[in-house]
Amino acid sequence: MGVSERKAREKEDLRNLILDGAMALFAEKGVANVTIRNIADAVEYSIGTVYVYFKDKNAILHALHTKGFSELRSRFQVLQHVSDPKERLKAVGRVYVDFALENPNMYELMFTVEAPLDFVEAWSKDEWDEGRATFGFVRDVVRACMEVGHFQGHQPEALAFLIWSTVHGMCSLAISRRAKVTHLDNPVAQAHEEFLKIIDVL
Amino acid sequence: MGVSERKAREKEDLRNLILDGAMALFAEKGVANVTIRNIADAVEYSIGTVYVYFKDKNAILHALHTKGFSELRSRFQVLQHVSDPKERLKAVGRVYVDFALENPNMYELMFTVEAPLDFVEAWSKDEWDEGRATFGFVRDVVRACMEVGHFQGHQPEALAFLIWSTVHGMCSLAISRRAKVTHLDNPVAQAHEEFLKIIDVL
DNA sequence: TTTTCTTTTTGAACATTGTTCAAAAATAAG
DNA sequence: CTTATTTTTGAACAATGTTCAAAAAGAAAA
Repeated sequence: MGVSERKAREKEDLRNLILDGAMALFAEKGVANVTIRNIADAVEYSIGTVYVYFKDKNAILHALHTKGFSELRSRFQVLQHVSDPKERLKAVGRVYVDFALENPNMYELMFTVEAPLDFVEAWSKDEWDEGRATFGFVRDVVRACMEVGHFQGHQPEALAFLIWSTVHGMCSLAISRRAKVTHLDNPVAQAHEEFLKIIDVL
Repeated sequence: MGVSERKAREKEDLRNLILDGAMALFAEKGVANVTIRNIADAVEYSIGTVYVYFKDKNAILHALHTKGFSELRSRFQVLQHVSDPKERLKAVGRVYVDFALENPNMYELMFTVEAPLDFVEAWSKDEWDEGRATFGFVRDVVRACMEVGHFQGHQPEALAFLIWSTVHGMCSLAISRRAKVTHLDNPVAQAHEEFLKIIDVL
């Protein structure tokens, strides 16, 4: 009786259909401007069905959030083959910025959306491996840099967080439109250049 | 007939009462979790009255937003008397971080809340002097540093934005709870130390 | 004071949101 | 074909931002 397996597959399919629809809508209109009804319409199912597959709106956000981190991590993974640690660090920065600016709404969901309590609890547990692994990548690259003599006098974990903060800060201010107060044509690109200069001399 | 003046004063008073009530509620429960009805209850007026004094919820956010920038700018102003440019820059950073961590909800409103269109338009116009002046302060300090020979080979405007990004990034990740993925006891404080080390050698 | 006019305040009412749940429709098993 | 199970539905609820005609309060005029 392959029936139950087929059903399980169909269930998984619909779940993904809803998720993809939600993702497309988020990317188009921003996380805050998408309603459950929008999502239901997009996938041509009723509101109720959405609630069968996801406990509530947060569950959808959570699922997409996790997907986003998978994507980012897999982009990082590709950089493993960059052998020089400092070059690898720079590449990580570039990939990070590109990801953020290509997917501003996803980025916002991942790094700034006010975390509902469920989220926060998930982080404390091991459920947020995805996020931890992503930062872990940065930490490892920084460590590797230090092993070949860079960043002397610095504390690796704190420096890794500082570097993350720097790159995140640029993206965050650009996405939230606050970077407009500068007189720069392309704030992120230009600040990124300054960033690379500094990394180079450390 | 001082009647109209008294009335104008009373009107101003009620406006501020609403604003203060809203600010207190935001600080307590976060921007997203405060309703107009909450605010009306807090000041013991009806919903309708709130709408007489503010066009909509955004107008309240906008007013508080501006207030926040005034506060931050006035904290910066005090630092004018720090004569050494680099020390002044470091002081600006400290003040910025302190402000952010002391008033996380206000900080969020100022730097991350998805800007309703009215906001964005206001920025383009001269209405957002407050915000511009605040960044202007950072720009000026960076320029002053360069005039005495620091930060050679850097572009002042871009570097100023980079520095802002760095400090903002730490605060933003801390406030949004994302900094928890690090293994640091006090991510912001520890990253801030690394930041100062770097500033020192540039 | 009493009457008229103006200003301020009110809260019922509307549209839209997230969410629930009993019932209908579709599918599978007997 | 009948019964049982699973899936889907959309009406209904509470809470939100917002509007607006009407009530209440206050000022001016008589």
